[in-house]
Amino acid sequence: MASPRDVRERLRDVGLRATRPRVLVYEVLREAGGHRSVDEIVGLIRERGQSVTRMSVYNVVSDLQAAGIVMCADTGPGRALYEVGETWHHHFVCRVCGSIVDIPCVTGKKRCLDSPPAFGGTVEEAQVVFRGVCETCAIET
Amino acid sequence: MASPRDVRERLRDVGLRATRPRVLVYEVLREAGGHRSVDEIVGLIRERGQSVTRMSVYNVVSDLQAAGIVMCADTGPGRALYEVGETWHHHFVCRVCGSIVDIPCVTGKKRCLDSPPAFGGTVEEAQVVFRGVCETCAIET
DNA sequence: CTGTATTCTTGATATTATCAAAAGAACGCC
DNA sequence: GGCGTTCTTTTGATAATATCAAGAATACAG
Repeated sequence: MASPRDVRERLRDVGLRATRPRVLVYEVLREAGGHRSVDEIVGLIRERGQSVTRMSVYNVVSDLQAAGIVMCADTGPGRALYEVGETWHHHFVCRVCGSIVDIPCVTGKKRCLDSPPAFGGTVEEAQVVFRGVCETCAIET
Repeated sequence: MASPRDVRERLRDVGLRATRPRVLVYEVLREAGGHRSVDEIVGLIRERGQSVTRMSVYNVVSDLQAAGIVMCADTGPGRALYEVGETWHHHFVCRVCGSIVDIPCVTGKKRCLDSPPAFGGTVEEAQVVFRGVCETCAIET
């Protein structure tokens, strides 16, 4: 997939220095996929025999998010979950097991819903959270 | 508005005992309005000269939410924010000042969006988070 | 009024996130 | 390739948010 060199280039393309923690976080998010908390990211990096501090990961995800190559999944209160920002999509959250499923966006654009009528501000994106029971949990009940 | 007696009835209507902390939390949420964290609720109750522990408020909002008369606003990671659940609506969150504005739902129903195509689970509700810059912050920039 | 099941409180603890300052590394430049 | 400036990371402390367990208190039925 993406070699370390590719990742370094990608980082510089968006105006970021290609530091070791940034490369590791981005690689891990790309390759492990899914929606990951800061602690999970630290763990995944440790599994590769590398070491980064929690604080570094907080800094890194914040930078990557500001640069637009990583996004924070809007899945309600609790720990923040990050994922690589490839295509715009939404999320389904199971209220039983907490699992999260990506839901493709019909339009694929950040402002996929019409702006609310008679609203003064500027809407930059609209993210939908679908809540319910996933297939697995529905069977077990 | 709602007298303490009304609140007690409302609680029993949904199958809950009308205890002092529950009455206080529900009254405060109704009268103060807006989206309130557990700590804010504790503070608002203290301002009325009453006393409840943080833990009680955690228990109470959990019960009220399960009973369907209070809802947790889906406004992304961070502290959980609660509000009285009158009519189904969505939220706009300003990325500058963090302020939250209610956005009326066109349909007014919890399943206001079509369920995602080819999705196995059961969708019970769809909540939208609009993100952008509010009118006030847009002017100041 | 009394009994019982529910709920509240208390104190400890876990989890998640942030702050500030010093040590370290990346990149442009020569 | 080495140097220096600037941006990052690390470290250790701390804040904010949420949960657990067990005893005390209370709401409600009868």
